[in-house]
Amino acid sequence: MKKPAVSIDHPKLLRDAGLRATPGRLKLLTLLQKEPTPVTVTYLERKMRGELNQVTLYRALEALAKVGIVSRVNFEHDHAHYELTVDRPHHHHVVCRSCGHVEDIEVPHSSAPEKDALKGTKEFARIDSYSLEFFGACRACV
Amino acid sequence: MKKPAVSIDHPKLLRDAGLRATPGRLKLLTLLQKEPTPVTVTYLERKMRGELNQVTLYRALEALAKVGIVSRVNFEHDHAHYELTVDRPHHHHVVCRSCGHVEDIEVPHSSAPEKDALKGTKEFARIDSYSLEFFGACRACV
DNA sequence: ATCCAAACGCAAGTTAATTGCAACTACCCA
DNA sequence: TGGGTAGTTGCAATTAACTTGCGTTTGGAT
Repeated sequence: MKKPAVSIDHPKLLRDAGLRATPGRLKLLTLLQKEPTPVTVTYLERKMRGELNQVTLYRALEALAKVGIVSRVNFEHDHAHYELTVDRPHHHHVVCRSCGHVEDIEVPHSSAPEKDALKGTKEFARIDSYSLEFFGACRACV
Repeated sequence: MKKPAVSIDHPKLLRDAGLRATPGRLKLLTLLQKEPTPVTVTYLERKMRGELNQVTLYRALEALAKVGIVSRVNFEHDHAHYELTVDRPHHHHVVCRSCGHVEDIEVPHSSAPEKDALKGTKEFARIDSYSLEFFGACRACV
């Protein structure tokens, strides 16, 4: 018996978040699901060629990020990266400073760092999220 | 007996790093030393008005960052922030998503996270640095 | 005092991302 | 199942952050 590929019901995912399931967004989700690591908007634009205008792509990503379906990842470049967050464990990234290669890593936290951070602040009422990215050199670049 | 203000020898700091001590850079360092949290380039530009061209400011910050005197901090905005790194303990930031307010925090790490990260990666030979920033809401904005 | 690579200022250019607006369509509901 | 409408799209123009090229100035070593 063949194990069925895990498939996410994209239209439902969108509608549950209060967004419309348009062809462009569905294709975008399918595309993002294939990417193991965060990708640039330019990369997505190329892959979507003809099927989604650049501006609409930006707006779609913004809308998806707001409801938590994707997340905008901040490497130390001058453009944003996006990755799917649904159906994936929380993780961090290592970025190669010379070639830009990205690897996902699981960092086992004995305690959630945002809890400690909240204790350490005087001026904040709430901490919603944090970003933890590592920078170094990959084996191919040393 | 008056406690003397801690003063850093800026010309020496620059020359030891192989950079020239120009009036613009000295004023920039004095300015940065007064800022408790990272500031934008635009802010610095206003403060330096007339004394350092915008392009030169960008180049100065780049040069200072390369030798580790300042560091470029990556909040989730579309522009960079810079802070002085010399003479200051390693720390992280909490950023308010609604007003942009920033607070420094000390996060006590029992173990350095970059060590764990290196263990967790298969493709990387070296991890040089990491960034850890927290996002939430400050008391004034809740 | 002299020299030259580093640093500077100006003008123009590049790139990521945003805005305004008219046309379109997903999908709710009769 | 056929509208009505708010959410979505595409186009053109624009903004903001940052960079590049190049001729001129200058810090600081000799």
